Amino acid sequence: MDYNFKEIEAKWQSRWRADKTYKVEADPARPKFYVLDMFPYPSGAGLHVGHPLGYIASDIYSRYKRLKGFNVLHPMGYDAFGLPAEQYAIQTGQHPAVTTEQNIARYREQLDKIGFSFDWDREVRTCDPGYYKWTQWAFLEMFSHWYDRSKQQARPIAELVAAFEKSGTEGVDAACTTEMRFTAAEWNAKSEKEREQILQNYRLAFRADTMVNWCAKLGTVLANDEVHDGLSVRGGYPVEQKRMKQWLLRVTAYAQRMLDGLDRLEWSDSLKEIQRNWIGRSEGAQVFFDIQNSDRKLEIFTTRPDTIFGVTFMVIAPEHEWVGELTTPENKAAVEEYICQTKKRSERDRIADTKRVSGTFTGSYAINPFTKKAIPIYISDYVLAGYGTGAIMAVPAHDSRDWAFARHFGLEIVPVVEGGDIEKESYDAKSGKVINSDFLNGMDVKEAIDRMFAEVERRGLGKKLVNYRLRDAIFSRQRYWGEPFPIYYKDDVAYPLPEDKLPLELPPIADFGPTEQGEPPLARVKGWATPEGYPYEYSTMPGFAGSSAYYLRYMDPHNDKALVSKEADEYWRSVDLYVGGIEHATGHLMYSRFWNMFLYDLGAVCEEEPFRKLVNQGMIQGRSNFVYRIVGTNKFVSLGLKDQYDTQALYVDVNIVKNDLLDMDAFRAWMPEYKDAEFILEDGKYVCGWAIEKMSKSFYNVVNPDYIVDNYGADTLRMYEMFLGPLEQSKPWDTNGIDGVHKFLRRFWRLFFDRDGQLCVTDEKADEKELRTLHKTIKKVSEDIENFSFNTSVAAFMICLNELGECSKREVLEPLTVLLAPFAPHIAEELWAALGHEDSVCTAAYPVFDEKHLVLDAFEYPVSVNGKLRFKKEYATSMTPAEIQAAVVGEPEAQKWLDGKAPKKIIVVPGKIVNIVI
RNA sequence: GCCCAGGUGGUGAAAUUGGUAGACACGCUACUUUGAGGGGGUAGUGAACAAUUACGUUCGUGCAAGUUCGAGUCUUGUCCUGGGCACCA
Repeated sequence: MDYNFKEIEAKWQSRWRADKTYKVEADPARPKFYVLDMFPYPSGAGLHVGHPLGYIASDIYSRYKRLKGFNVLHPMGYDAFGLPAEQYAIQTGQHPAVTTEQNIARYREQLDKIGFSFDWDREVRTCDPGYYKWTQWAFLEMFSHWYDRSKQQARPIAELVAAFEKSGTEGVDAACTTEMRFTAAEWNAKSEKEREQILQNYRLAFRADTMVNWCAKLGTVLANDEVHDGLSVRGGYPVEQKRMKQWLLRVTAYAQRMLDGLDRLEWSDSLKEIQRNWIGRSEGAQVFFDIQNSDRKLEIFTTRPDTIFGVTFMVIAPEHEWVGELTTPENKAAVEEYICQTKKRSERDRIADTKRVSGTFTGSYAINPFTKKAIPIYISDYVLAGYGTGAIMAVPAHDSRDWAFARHFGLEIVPVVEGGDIEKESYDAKSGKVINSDFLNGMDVKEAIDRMFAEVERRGLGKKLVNYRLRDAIFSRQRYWGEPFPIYYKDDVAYPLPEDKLPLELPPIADFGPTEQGEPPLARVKGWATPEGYPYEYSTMPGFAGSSAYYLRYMDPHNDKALVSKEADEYWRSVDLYVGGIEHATGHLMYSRFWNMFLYDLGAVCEEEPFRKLVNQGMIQGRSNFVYRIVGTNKFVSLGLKDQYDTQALYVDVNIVKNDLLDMDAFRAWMPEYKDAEFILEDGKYVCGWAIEKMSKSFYNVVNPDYIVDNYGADTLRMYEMFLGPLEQSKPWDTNGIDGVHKFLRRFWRLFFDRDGQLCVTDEKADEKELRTLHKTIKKVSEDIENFSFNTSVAAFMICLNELGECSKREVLEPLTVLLAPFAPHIAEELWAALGHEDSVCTAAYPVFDEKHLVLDAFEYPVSVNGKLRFKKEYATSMTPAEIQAAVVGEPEAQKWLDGKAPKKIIVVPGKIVNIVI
């Protein structure tokens, strides 16, 4: 009986399902461990070999933790709402609910074949009403809360209303869209509609008229993380800036907490760095500049207050709200013309030619508060409306953009820091001695900055301030396939649906396009309104809404009273290990942290951070193969000979190429046009060229895991994906090499069964060498799993087998089978049963990881002379360094080098090396 | 421009964190076994020079310096590759 992986894998997979082997329940008597994968978006293309990489790693870790006695929560589900399903629906007319259902079925089939230990009883789908009820619930909670900056906590909106009624904005330190100031009397005099408009300035989920990313092609607005280089991440369509009334989440309120929280997380440095950059904290000063002939003061933000003496002009964004007011009649035409031009330029153009200098003078002047000189105010699109105050003080001597602007418009350039040559370029470095700056003269830049902070505050010109690059998340999408907002409108005022009306279910629809008036698809639905006839919101929520708290729902997936019960939350707490791609760094991983912090403020969850440890698996790229056709013929030349002919490289399906050698019969059968192909061979073989590219159908380099499972088995696939290289690293898939892993499993099998298929395991005592190999392997493999170094643990298994040779002793094979189970669970189950066990090896209480490791009694020391290896000698591990020193000098090999002289020094590193210095 | 990660054989990669560089695997070469195979086994495989006396010598982890008895690992500079941010004031 040979290793029949097909039969074995089918058998154990069905048994696991029937026995619910991986079902898990909260059990306060046992320690918990929560291992989570980023749940997939079920696309129509199905899984390729790269998708399961992270799932395999987390599955090995889960199984390992289970064997160590932990109660492991390891769930899986689907991120099922979103754009691609809807785009597909528009093209084909099929309802996204139908295609999503089909795709999920296919995903499940593919996942099941790989033998994961998911508890499928806990599956969640973001498009299930029972699930998105809690997405809507969380939104309503955000709607009815504001952020108290002094308490650093979300608070009920009723508290804020009470404060306004009592004393207006006095004493209120709230996160808001724009700073407001009013008295209790003013508040109390306002109408309900006016009050609601003010409250929108404070709610954590709010509706505002702001600049948004509008993607015409997708027909919807997008959040900042969904836009890259002026193009939509999904689809790559142009995105423009547009002022629209949209729903937003006030994630900026949590900027500082999200930044601080990073220090406590076990995430990779690069991931933390991406989030830090995205939050973009910068410390600086807010300064008010007087405007000539006006009571107004122009507010700016600067990180270089030390350069104020060098401010020779000011610039405001074209969208700045005072543009009209600051523009003098004689400049009105030019300014309007400029604003008009700016509007025409797309976001992408604006990014593309950042070197182009443009702008125009408003006609107004501000007063430099330190030099008291009048300085002109310009408008230019190099100043962004969305960052800081949308206005800057320009220091042409020490900022390259200001310098270019000043040169272009012939403005004065006054150096205030020594160093550099301002005739050629600005001197931007934050170091040097301050000059031309009155009381700052002679100071170092850093010193001058601190002095200026104090001076600005003392003179009442402004104060020290922290600014963030992070923006509030645009939360509405003008699309159909998403969660409906539990919001209705009365006189254009948004009202929340009462909680007992949730979920507000997505109505069926036949036409997924926008209406003729450009309204979202839900506007087509007759009666999309409350029973009283008040219309519901037509937009739906974005993709990240449903994925922001799914990890909580897995803890208690069937609860219809709460997102998660207190007991379940307090037992499972948060995710101990999260495995997924780094592409979610500025999206999902930001939103989840925000969402979780908000729920934490509410008291709905007991941990502030959702993902304690996070591992980013690398991307699996494709490895494309090429054949070389002689131009104008149907003859194909092998790689080594192609330069002798005029050839054209053509993609060939990687599945008919093995070790870069083409299966010529398969090639002729592959496509009709190659039916009569002729080959010019090297040594009787056709060698293909190759390249590393994205895995994609158009490159014919997609490898389907089903194909690998059919030909080699799931256990081989699992181990080979791990063997491919370090988990975090991106690497190309290369089926060459899979034989090595497959061969290992067959060899292991053969230690249990002889040629006739008879079990040949003996009860003979293992010798010391065998035990040493076994214990070394157990130690190495468990350490490697803890460190997520799965490639080296697979290698450790192979080394173990090489060392064991023909050893078929139960004493050795039994623990090895358990050790192998996390990696290759199917074969391990089969062998475990063959050894006479009735329980499942996946849940076996076999103390393999508690084995005492044999202590080596002697160590072979490499002995080097002056750092160069000269000979090797064995010394007992019990010897002290001094004893080894004495012994090594006495060795004849050492005497040969010493030549009768005494050594200068002997360095002994116990268990490692001896070095004689002459 | 700023920030982060990484450069090791023909290939994927190891290296106990300063201690025998290239484990393990693929590929390749030779031999062997089988009626045959994507079969089993054995040996060799970083480079150069040696090799009937030698199981040997030298070089070698992108490049250039430095610290050290000893550097893939630490320090400085530099060059590439990948990623993030970017008229962010």
